[in-house]
Amino acid sequence: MDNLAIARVLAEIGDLLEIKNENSFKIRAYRNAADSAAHSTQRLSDLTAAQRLAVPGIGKDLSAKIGELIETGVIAYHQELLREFPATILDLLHLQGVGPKTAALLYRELNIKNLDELERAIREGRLRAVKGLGPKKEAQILRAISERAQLAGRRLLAEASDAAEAIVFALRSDAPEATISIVGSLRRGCETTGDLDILAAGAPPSLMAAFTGYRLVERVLAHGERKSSVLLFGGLQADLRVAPRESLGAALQYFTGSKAHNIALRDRALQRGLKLNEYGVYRTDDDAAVAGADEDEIYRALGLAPIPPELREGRGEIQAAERDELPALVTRQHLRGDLHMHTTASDGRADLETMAQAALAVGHTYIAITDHSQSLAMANGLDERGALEHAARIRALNDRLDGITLLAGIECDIRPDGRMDLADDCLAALDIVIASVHSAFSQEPEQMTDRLLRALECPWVDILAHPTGRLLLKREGYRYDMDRVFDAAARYGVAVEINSKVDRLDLRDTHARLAKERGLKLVIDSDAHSAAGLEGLRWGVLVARRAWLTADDILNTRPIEQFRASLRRRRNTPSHSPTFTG
DNA sequence: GCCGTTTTCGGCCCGACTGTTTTCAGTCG
Repeated sequence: MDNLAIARVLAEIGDLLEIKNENSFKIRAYRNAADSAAHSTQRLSDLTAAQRLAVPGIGKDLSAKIGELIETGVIAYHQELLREFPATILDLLHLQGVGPKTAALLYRELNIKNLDELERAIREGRLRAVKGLGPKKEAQILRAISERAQLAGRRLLAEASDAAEAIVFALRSDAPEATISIVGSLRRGCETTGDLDILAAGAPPSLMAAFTGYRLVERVLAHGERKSSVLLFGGLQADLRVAPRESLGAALQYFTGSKAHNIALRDRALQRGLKLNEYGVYRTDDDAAVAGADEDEIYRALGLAPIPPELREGRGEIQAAERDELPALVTRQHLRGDLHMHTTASDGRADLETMAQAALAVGHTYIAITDHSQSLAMANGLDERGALEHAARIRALNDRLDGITLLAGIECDIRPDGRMDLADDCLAALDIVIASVHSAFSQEPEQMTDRLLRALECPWVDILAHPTGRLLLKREGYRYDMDRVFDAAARYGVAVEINSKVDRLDLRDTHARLAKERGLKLVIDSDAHSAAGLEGLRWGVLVARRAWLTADDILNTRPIEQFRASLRRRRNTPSHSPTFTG
């Protein structure tokens, strides 16, 4: 049983308890544990009951319940709750305007158990007969039901960022004197997002109307002086908060989140005789303001080093800030090269020279050209001869270009049995080899683990590319024993990739952090299939930052000679490199 | 249900907006 499956059950218990109107802190405990399970880099099913206690948010009781789930497949307590409330009632909670109280009320008063029954009850006029519900609520719920599919979708970070930046741009023209910022999960660099959060400080009252009247607004969900919510065409929700200028820092902090981070921070404030809200830090005894305008000052007022937004996930950042041990996170400016890109030689849209010139233009001092290998027929993959001819062209161009070094590489498929898709002597004759899985994604975990371990044994594999193969919002990654594979990669000196393509971001943050803990080095690559694709590194950098990585953890922050020396082929065979004779 | 550098008991974050009200509960972030 994987962590996500465990997290789902715990979260569902939380939802059911909420409908049951249980103690809110108990509900939070289940949700915290669910979140903790979902983000843990350890497989909970591999841990003993005692080891599970070390996982934050899991105590004696939940450790036992998780153990029960792993061993029997169910938690009796969960089953009991499901006897009180049908599981389908939880669908009601996802409707805008329906929370646990309303869901319970609907079930109790009208025996409504699912969306269909709810819709029918409204159409038959039965809802407004319930005390506390009225015609407005009916209309709101009906709309929510019809838009449910549309609203359910989360969006990729890049898409949501574009939409948010367009809104900020429009608002700035309406209120040039205001400070307008993107906050929320976008500012933290989360890989997908459900809504856009925007903060304006020092803005005139007219800004709210400009926001609700923005050209892409389909419907206004809420409209107040300080807070408004809108639904954009296409289904994204956007929220605008307006804060006094003297509260800019506190508002930035508050609306950036995450929720877990903020709760911990406010708890810390209380322990120090302070109160933290979106307006500032105040002394509890006399309400005197201690900080507010500057975000860094909020953290300092609480005895903490300022914490970068990407780390604010409640994963140890507050303890690290307290000890002044926050990592100096890698930045886009640290990157000197890019080791994964395609040209028209396989499935890229730009030719070799165009890609090289584009790389020069974005400031790279080295790149690797890594077209696909033969198995990927639909991507026009190269066989040995094709790969070597391509390498010759890359080297010829390299001789002509100043200011950038081109490495002749390949993105070599790892075949289902773990063999590499091209012969060893061909791989040896290249400057760099990145290996990746593009087929047979659904192998059993044991088989996939063996496959990857075998691939890593090939001495010419330098980098394991997009190591889980996931596609965000589309496909889960393939499953394997990551600990064993990472340990083998560390032993061989193989680096793992953070692939910056917006629908991959693979490795993800928690896995990249695990890789570092396992002693691995990483690279951040664009996997560009066009000149414009080279710009994508910014997204991979966000992932690396969320993984607590520094420039030292990332090989392509190094100058070219140091970079090449750190590749596995150089580390393991310092004195000679075989040449291809066939 | 979790958690502990004042605690193994008694805490556990906070404010804005809406819709139903007759002074406020529910939802949301």
